[in-house]
Amino acid sequence: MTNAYHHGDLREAVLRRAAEIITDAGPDALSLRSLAADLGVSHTAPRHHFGDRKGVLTAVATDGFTKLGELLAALRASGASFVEQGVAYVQFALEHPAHFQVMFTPTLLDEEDDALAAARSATFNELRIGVDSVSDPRAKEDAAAAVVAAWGMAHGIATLALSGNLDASDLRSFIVAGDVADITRRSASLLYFNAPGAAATSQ
Amino acid sequence: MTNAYHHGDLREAVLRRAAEIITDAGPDALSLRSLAADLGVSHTAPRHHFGDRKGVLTAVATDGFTKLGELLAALRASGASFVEQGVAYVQFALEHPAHFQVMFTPTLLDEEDDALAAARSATFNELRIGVDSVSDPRAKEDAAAAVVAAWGMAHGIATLALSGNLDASDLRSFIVAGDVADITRRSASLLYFNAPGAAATSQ
DNA sequence: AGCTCAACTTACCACTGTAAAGTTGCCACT
DNA sequence: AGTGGCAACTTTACAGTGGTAAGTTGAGCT
Repeated sequence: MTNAYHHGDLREAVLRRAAEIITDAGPDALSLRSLAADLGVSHTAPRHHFGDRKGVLTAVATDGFTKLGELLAALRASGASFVEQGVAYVQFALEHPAHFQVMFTPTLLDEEDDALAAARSATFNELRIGVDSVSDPRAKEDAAAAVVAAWGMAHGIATLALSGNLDASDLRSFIVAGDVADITRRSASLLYFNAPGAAATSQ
Repeated sequence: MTNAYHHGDLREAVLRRAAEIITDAGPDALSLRSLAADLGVSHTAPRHHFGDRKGVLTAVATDGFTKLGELLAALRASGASFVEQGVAYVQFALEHPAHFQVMFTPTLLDEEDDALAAARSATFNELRIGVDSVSDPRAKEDAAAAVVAAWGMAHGIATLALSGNLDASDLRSFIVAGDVADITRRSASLLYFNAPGAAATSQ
């Protein structure tokens, strides 16, 4: 297990350390060589488990989609509202910035990977179910717009928050409450299908 | 001007070519050396104008913020609705993918750069003015949420579209209409403050 | 006891960004 | 007209990167 030659748990160790590095300095800063050095193995050791650099990042992304999908599924099972699923989406991005960034940066990924496709598909399915659960008839009328609106807003807020744009000095006068989850909740509530009564008066 | 030694317009040439490369293969694939080779200069020539790699990308981002800010200002001057500004935001991202990506990837940028800060600030100001123009009282009540909701949705749709996630096979059954501008318009219309009558009935 | 094979290492290549020092040639000033 | 300054550019050098090929180790199976 703790053998000097056979690491024993290299795969997991690489994924863990990769997430740390990406969290600190972004995906660009991830060097397989320095990562391997951190773990005390040669720079080609990870290659055996992941093939190449893209393989490492694809594995990180797959992990991320799996975790996010499970999170959303658990929320749905607990009867949480669709708004809360959006909040969870943003919180996931903030708590797992490395995974989130890699998940949505296709140039970093091997799109041919089956495990990635499966994990992503499962997560998308949660989104679809969530939109289906919305009671407002307008969401049913234009399901595509409803999906894009909800996913877009959650994804946009997550992305902007991660890239530090919500903390930019130009906006601090607006976004006084520092809690991203709270501002997400308030923003998501502005989607028409969450405004009670709005559906009745819309044409 | 077309001197063999002094390129004459290296700065602009670098920015143009950089945008092409990034558009084709993403910011990661931008190599200053091959870029310089494309332009027929030595690999250190761009360094004189931009300092380092970050300098080149920071200049690209500054260009992008300037263009986007001018675009939004022009729309406002022409009396376009706030929804159309959102559509323009997404269209800008699709038409200038290189600029857009770099603009919102802080790890690529030199955040100390004054020109970048100024251009970004001007663009943010347009966003602020746009939200101010919204007539619905709820937008005034919670201006922060209104800004984040609108910006988030536009930014999210742009990001998802750029990363190819709106074309993912899992969603094609939903997003039948291929026109991103159209789906953006429909999605943005679902924000409560654009649904006529919604404000009157909301609590 | 011996074989097999996954896990890992060593050695190498082409390429990258950055740095320092040298060269070219335009432009302003006398 | 000549000359000095200086921005633009080149040459050379270096440390670090990802990827490949060939060799080594040692745990587990028969």
